[in-house]
Amino acid sequence: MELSDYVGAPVKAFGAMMSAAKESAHGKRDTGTLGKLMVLLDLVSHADGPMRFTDILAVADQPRGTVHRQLSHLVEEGLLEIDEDGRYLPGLRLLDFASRSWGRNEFRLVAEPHLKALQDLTGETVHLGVLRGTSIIYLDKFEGQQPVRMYSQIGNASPVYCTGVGKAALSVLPRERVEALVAEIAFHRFTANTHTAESLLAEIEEIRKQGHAFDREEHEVGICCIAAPIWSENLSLVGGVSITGPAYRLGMENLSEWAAPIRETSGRIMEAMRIGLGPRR
Amino acid sequence: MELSDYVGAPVKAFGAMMSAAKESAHGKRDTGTLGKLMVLLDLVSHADGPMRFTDILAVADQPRGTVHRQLSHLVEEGLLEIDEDGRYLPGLRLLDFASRSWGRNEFRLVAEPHLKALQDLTGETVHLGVLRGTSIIYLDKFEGQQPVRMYSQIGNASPVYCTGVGKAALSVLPRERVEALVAEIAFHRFTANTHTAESLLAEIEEIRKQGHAFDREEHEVGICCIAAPIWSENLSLVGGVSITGPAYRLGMENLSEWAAPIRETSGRIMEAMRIGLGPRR
DNA sequence: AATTGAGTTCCAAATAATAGAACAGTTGCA
DNA sequence: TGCAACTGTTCTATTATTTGGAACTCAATT
Repeated sequence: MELSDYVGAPVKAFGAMMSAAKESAHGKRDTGTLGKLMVLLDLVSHADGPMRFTDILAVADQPRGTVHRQLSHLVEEGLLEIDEDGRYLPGLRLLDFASRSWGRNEFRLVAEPHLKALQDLTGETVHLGVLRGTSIIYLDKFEGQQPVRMYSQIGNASPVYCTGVGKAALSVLPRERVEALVAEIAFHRFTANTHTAESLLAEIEEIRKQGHAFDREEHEVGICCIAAPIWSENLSLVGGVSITGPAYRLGMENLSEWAAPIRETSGRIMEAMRIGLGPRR
Repeated sequence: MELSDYVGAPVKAFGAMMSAAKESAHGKRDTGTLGKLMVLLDLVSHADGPMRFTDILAVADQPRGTVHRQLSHLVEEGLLEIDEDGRYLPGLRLLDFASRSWGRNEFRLVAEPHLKALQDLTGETVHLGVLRGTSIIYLDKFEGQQPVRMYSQIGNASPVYCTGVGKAALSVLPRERVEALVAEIAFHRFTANTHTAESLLAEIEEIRKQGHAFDREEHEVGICCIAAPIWSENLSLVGGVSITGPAYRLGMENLSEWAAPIRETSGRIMEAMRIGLGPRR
């Protein structure tokens, strides 16, 4: 299990995250000092506000002096920052790293025109996401109206089990790999419709047959989506594209109408990948 | 000197960066193991393409075994990724960290409506940037046309000496602090108009009197801008807002017309900060 | 078959991180 | 005011990780 698998889990679930990480059957990550620092960076950047030293210390499960030095190093490198009240925040240097990661991501570049086309066709919000560990990371987003907020969502990591893209992505993986991933997940009930391990595995089977997945307000109340998977031949890249919208307008019936277009889009993106990325260079 | 000061320097200048870091009169950063790992992360994410192990090894100035383990750790944590050809790329986990850093940045949130208003008024592209070390990190961007590319630019770190926002920001710092910063910069000649240490210091004096700064194609040929500084009382936050455009349309004469509006905007943002961020909470 | 190049693994020695306590500065409260 | 609790910082012997260098594997070339 990798730490990144936790990315996007709600702050509330920290205890569970931490203990699960320790008890993981896959054994502890062996990233030495870096791993310990990343736990702190994760903690602070996923909190929903600035954290005081004591708050961090309380969940860090390490001696005071140690936590203090670790935080100092992170701050000195610009990965964290301290506000006027001495509280810790994610640092802006992270933005620079990320903009470069995003700017030259080939998958995103290849998919871009097809996402735009799908947005034009449907008028609804279109997302592109990729599977990383047990999370979906959103790589791009095209909205109908004026740019309500650029950046919003993009980069966010969401749990695989309660997003359309996530479930679509799982559906193209071999069954044993899905089961291995599901075993790593700490399920958290976001809404009344959020999956459990069992119901998720059952739905994956359905999606395998259908070729597309739905999100029936499983992550956020009032938000639905339909998604289709995207995968490379050797499964080194697994992700998906989705059409998202408010439940009052995009109910299941309406969403189903987009099944054909969204699957065409995912097909075109996969075709473009085979050309663009090539089998070998 | 902090490593983040180098963010945004061109890849070509690596040798200079590395040696300058070592020889820095301010002494070495003391971030232990983390610092060494960040050098590699910086290296890979600022390269203009995927890097092979050997390429990294060549510039890393460390033994093979060491570099190999360091890269492995970074990959295992998701900060770097390896493509099918075994080359190293910035990892997508960085996106998640960044989106959270960006999403709750107070400065950006406070400035947003005023940037939008300036964009509406001028029809030109508006940027918001903040000073970090000897770089300007762009926090937000509003474009005239349809969202040509969201995310683009946002997060990018550019050298302080060849951007309008950078020079505007420097102009509000006390003279000795400017000189200290300038002493740390490894100047790189991007265009024929790019500043040297001397010409930069001279222009800062001008900007101090004027209250606004220009970029006369100093970073990129064909791109000009006018910028006004934004600063908090205790200078814990120093940045600026700019109007950017192509030189053929936005020459110096045309840019000068925006001097009043852009200074009004920066003024309004500073006012909003005093209310929003408050003197104390 | 021999050579070069790229990447990986190993282990004693060097170095950095750790744990724990002591210290200092603030705040709250009687 | 004085005392206690809280918050953050600093110090040092001990411990664990990182380091550096070499040896090793695997492919591609000659």
